[in-house]
Amino acid sequence: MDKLSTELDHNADDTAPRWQRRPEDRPTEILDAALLLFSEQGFARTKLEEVAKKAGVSKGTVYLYFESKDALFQAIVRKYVTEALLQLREIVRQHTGTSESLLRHVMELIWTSMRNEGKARLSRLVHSELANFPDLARFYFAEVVIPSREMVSEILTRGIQNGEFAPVNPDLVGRTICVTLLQWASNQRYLKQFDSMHFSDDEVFAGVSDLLLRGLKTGAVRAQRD
Amino acid sequence: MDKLSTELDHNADDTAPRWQRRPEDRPTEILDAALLLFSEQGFARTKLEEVAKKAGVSKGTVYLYFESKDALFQAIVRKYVTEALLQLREIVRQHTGTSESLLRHVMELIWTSMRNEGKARLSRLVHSELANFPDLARFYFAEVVIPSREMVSEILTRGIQNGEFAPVNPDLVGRTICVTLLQWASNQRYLKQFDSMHFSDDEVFAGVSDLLLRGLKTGAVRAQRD
DNA sequence: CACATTACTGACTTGACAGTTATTAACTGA
DNA sequence: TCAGTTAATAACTGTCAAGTCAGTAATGTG
Repeated sequence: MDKLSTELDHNADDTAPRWQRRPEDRPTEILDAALLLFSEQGFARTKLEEVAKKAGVSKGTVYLYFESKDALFQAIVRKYVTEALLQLREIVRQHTGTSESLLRHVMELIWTSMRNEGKARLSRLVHSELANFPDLARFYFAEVVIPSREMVSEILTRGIQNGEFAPVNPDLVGRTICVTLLQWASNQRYLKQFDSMHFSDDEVFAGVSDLLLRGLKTGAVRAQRD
Repeated sequence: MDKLSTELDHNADDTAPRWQRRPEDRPTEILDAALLLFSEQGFARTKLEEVAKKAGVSKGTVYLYFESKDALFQAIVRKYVTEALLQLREIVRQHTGTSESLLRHVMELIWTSMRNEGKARLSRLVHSELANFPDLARFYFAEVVIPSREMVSEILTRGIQNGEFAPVNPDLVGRTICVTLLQWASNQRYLKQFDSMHFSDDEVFAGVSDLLLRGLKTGAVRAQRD
């Protein structure tokens, strides 16, 4: 009665091990569980015992793979964030076409990648906790923020040189574009519940990207269309 | 040797009270201290004993004026945020002129008010902790986000009607404007230290407001300039 | 089947900190 | 000046969660 097995193997008494040794899989499972809980409840309010439970291990096991709660958090960011960025980089490398179409494409990629619940959560989590983890903040800037901005800056610079875009400051505008998209993405996921006014994801992206691109494009090019 | 007085009255043994009763001033002093510490260290990592010390009282006194640590945090937001918003409202009410100049004026106001260290800290703090305080989030949206957006929306709507602005979605763009400014303001104060690339406050404001206004203004008006 | 190895457990220790309370000292005013 | 009132203190309690460790069960090896 008091013996509860979680899964299907619940009456194979003889050859059923009480647990399995899977040192390869544990780290990933723990990281996934931690990301979910941290992003739902915040870092400080999440107990390691909960993380362990969700990952299907005991608390001690968590400490077998991660030095401390802080280290666990840093590992999450290192893993998932850089992963997302690499993906983006690859696609930019392959693209050919006008600066506007490339920029629009990159914006779409950022946006659609943020429709992934997990990534949106992570982005929000990181920005919330950044102030509490100076080491992490340094890493995050060096490995994520600056490379992203440079990527977008480069597109902008090319567009400015060939006259497609107005002569804005590419670094500043690059960062503005990234931040605006990320911010809206996390709003759409988390703050919806408190806001009486809902926009669909498509509406938001169309509105924001139009506003930004209209601001960027030169009068010359826009005159062509009219 | 071991008797330390904090202030000037440090050898007036006879008529020097060990403390004063100042029930009028305590709440404000405690709120100020708490805002400073919360925004420096985050809510969870700040101890009430530190807050008390910084406010020049004992921990017990804090509980004389605030029910709990959570209540203290909510009181901070209720006080400072609504205060800032009222100020903004008044100025909009008085303005006359084109929609563009009014919008630019409002953007300037948001921006300059965020150059105030305390307000920038508060803004960052609120957005970080919002997920952990559903009650507060509801309040913040009802009393701050929605009214702000409505204020800006109204300006945009007028500008669209009289042909100054392109027919964007005013609510969506209104929120985008607010969020972009706030986000940049808090970047300028807190994330500077991690970023190799610095922009001056003026540069940022000029760049961002130009980008947004260029995006808003109709081709017709811009064509006039060329 | 021994026997060594190591992944894993869960009860325990420890420290920290939110919140309480018994007590004291400052003020008030008759 | 001496009650009565209340602002303020500081030592205390209870709880909760991070981190530890001695032991146990799974697995690999000869």
